[in-house]
Amino acid sequence: MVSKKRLYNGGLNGYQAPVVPKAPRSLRRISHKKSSAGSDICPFELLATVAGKLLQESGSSASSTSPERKEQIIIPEEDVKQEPLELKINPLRLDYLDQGCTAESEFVPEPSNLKLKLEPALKDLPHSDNDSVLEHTSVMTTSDFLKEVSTNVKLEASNDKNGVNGDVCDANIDTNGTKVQTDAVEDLSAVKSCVNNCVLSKSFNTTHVPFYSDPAPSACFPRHRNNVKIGIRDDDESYCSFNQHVTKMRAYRFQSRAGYRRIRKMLTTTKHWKSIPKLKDYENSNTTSRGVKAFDQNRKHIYMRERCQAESASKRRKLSHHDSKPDYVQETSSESISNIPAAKSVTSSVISHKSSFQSKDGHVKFSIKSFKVPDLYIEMPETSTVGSLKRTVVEALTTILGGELDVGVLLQGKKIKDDNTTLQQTGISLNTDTLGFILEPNLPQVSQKEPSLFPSFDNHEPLPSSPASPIVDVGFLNPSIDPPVASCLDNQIENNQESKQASIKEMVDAKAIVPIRQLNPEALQIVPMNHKVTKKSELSQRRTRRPFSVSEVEALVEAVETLGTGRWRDVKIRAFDDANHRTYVDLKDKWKTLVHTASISPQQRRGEPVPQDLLDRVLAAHSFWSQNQSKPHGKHQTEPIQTLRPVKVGQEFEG
DNA sequence: TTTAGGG
DNA sequence: CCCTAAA
Repeated sequence: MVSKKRLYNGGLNGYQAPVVPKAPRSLRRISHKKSSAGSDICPFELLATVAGKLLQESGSSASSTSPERKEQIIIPEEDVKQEPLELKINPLRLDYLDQGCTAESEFVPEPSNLKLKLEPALKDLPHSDNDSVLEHTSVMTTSDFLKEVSTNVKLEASNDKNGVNGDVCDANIDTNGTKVQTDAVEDLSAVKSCVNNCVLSKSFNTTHVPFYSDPAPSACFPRHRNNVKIGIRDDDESYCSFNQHVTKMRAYRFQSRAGYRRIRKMLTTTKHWKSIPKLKDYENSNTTSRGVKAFDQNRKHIYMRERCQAESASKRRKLSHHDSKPDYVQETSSESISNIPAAKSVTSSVISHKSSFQSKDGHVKFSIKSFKVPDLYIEMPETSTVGSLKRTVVEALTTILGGELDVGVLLQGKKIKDDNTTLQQTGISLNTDTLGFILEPNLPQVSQKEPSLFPSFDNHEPLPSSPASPIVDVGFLNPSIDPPVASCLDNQIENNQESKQASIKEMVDAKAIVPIRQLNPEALQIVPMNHKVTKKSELSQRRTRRPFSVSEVEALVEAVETLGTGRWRDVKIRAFDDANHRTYVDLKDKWKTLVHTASISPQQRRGEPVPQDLLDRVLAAHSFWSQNQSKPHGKHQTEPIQTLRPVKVGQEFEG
């Protein structure tokens, strides 16, 4: 019996010490603290930016273009490994494909990485090189991702706006074992990204996503049957726990031809993406950029604005022209990322870009293949729900994004500091291949790496839209699409999740992206940190809320009647010895709330109603023990109890 | 580790 | 529920 102490202890830990670091014990808490987060953060912004762009593009394309649809899909790959308790997400990448995409060799999913994740769930996956289409692939859509981000961050790039209605997708996130579904249908049809942690599975309505790698740009797609292609990449990272990779792909559809899908991958690892031309169309008019390689048609031109310092983070590629239809791309899409101070800005910028997009002359086109996010470590309690995991991730991203990021522009490995220099002057227009972006934290907060812990949440919030709240499965569930199930997380699930850590690493894509940290001193400086964030994230994890049931209340009341109000440990042992999630502190707190509840009018009470008789007993016991120190008694003082019960409030216990 | 309270 | 000062 007694043995339990430990149990609870664990739960309780928090008290005294900040002890966090270690860990094992405190289940609740997350131990990691990392100070460094800062650098890592940046990547997220990139994502946001990219996503924003994609959205725009998609939207724009849709609108602008013709009927054809284009979809972009991003598929991230991830490697997830689970550790029993912790998950780490390593680098997060986003890869972004431009429309056209060409796939790069990389693209091919690697079994090793992917499989880990995918296999269980998906069998189908990849392979389809052939063409396949995967209908269900686990993917996260960027859009969703964005949504979340936007939500938190307030990025405006609303996905929806994109206009593209595209397909509806369901995104599932699988995390180690867990799968979450969100059904989101987003307009974004175009973009989807995945998060590592999770594997996202997404199904497109119509679209299939095949994995494939594209060989040559021109060749573009091996197949395009489907409208959409998805590229998945793994980078293999052997990241510990988890890696996340995100690849974005876009798919296009072409009218008749199949859509061409292009995929681009980003290599994280690799070098730069060169421009690959794809083309779908693209007519682009745009034109040319100056010197940039020949991307012709590509759609994107990026514009970089000089506005601020930063510019977009990622690179872009150029697309080649592939076909002529470009739609999808639309130049607009090009991402210009101009600055991206914050996600917000990014978004906005993106938007703006559209309009400006066209500026024709001298635009340098380039695409950003992917960017990686620095490692983020997240610890979550096992009891956390998937939803909480998601939120945590979002929160982390938000946090990151929240701060402003500066984008550093690297050309041939050198950072270009002068924001006023024109692309032409810098030579960027001519050397897009060596163009790289660095995200620099401008925020406080993060430390370089890992930094933060995120709290887990208990509940998911169901999305209104989706019938079910995101579902989480432990284990991979089908990656395929799942209808939204409304399942909630069970404790079990929560447990599983519990301590996950997600670390997102930034990957350096190619050369292009450089870890932020290095670069910015400022960021670091600034970073001093927001304690808030840091702390919060770290500590935080708030246990999942578990309202006391009537039976628990009854047991508590009974125990208190017997033991009094000053012996919570005994109460715990006596009545909740087997409820590991109820600590003596919890019982004490519950008693406190019961006393309060009993003192207020029924109308004011919330939650599951507690029978009045129990409340009466609460008041009686409270009154009784207030007068009689429970302690003195020593062992059993059941007497009072009996007295109390029958009696009303506190009348006569004694007498 | 527990208790006791404030947040 | 969390966090902590005290014990």
